[in-house]
Amino acid sequence: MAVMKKRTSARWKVIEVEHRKISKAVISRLPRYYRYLGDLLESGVERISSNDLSKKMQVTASQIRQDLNNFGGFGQQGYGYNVKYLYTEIGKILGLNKTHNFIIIGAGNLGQALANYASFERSGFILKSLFDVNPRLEGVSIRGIRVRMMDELVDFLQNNDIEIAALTIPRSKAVEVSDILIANGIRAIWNFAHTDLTLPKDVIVESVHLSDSLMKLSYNISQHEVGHKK
Amino acid sequence: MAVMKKRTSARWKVIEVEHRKISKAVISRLPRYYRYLGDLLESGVERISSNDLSKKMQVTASQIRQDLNNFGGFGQQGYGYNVKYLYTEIGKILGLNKTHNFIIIGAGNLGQALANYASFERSGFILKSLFDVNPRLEGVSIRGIRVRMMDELVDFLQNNDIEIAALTIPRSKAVEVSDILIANGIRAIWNFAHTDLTLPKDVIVESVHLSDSLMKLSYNISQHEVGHKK
DNA sequence: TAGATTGTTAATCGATTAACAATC
DNA sequence: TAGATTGTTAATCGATTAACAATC
Repeated sequence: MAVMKKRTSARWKVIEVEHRKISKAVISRLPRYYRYLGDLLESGVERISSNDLSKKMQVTASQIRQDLNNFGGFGQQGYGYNVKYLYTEIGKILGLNKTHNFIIIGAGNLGQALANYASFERSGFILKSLFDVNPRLEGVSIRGIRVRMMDELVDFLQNNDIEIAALTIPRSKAVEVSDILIANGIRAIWNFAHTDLTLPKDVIVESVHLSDSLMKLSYNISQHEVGHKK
Repeated sequence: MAVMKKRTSARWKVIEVEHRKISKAVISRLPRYYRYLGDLLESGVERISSNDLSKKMQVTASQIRQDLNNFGGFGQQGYGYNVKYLYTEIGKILGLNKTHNFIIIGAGNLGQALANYASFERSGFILKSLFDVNPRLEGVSIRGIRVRMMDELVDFLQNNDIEIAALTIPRSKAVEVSDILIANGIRAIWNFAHTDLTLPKDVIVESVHLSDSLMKLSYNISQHEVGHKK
């Protein structure tokens, strides 16, 4: 009964809170919470306090409680958080309780690498097709999913319910292709092209700039050298 | 003459400033500045004001000036910034004026995709070898670079000057392998494994968590739906 | 009930933006 | 010189941490 009461009140809070804008900083921490909770769940841990979790994750307990309370009261005073419940709730917040159909544009090395990541499927991301301009890839399949030619793209989009497109193509083609995608109903782009996409504000873009990441690594190496010379 | 004076004073500032801790937020914006300046350079633009750059990049001019002044005065009152000079200087800050030898651990799809990114080479990142446990990959070459077996790793590290290791292996092996890498002189890890690595503080870790990125995308889709229902 | 731990308010810290004097 | 634009200080905004009353 205590748990039901808790859940009900949590749900109420979520509804009340929906208008408030959650900061990007908070959102970017959610997948990490989700990962740690998944690990705890797997090791059979039933409940955890913000304090214990904070030690594992190397963040403050305060931050954990503040972050979670953006979405509702998932814990219980004197008890902590039920791992399974919190895991499920964060999953819902992240939209992992629904399936999302996606396609990959660019079936080169990176596109194929993403296509082979079967673990995305476990989170509800279903790959429906890959597309490429290279005729050599025509008819090739990855995990049973066909690579199609780019001239089939528009037709495919119009006949399938695809939400997300991963863009693993050279930057020179990125703008042109993303325009086609959006004109044909794609609502979110996972952008691996080395460029910024400025798209209508109702289209979601999440970019992974690998070279930016490598440059940050490089910066830190240089800084470290400077530190040592002192 | 004016430029020389400027450069001298900039250098002096950089030296003076080296102790100050630059925030992660600033560092993560540097590769983006570098990218935009590279584009400007290519299109033959010689100088740019913080204001014009701010419009292109959709950030405030104030932020640009603040960010750059963490590292020294690269601009000139009444003139703006010399594109080529600023590009070069940011390159230096990011450590791109030096070469960095690296290896890839895990020659699966993602490892091979990274190996094929020839553009890393242009920024000074030189791939020296890939490693894998899969005997099928023994002797395979990517862009002329050999895949070696994991049992050759220690020997290879001891006989080559390798700074960075990209980790494109399953999370279950990540901790074990990173321990070996660090014991044999690797100073920086570009981590694609779906786990956090807690390593000695003199080892640099830069993680790319693809599934975290996809979850953020998913969150934003859900939010967008909520918004529409209103 | 007493102890534990949350949810939440208040305090602090840091990052961003605004403003403007310095100066090219 | 006058106009433009930086470098930098001050003001604002937002995010993190601390503290503690509420409550399980």
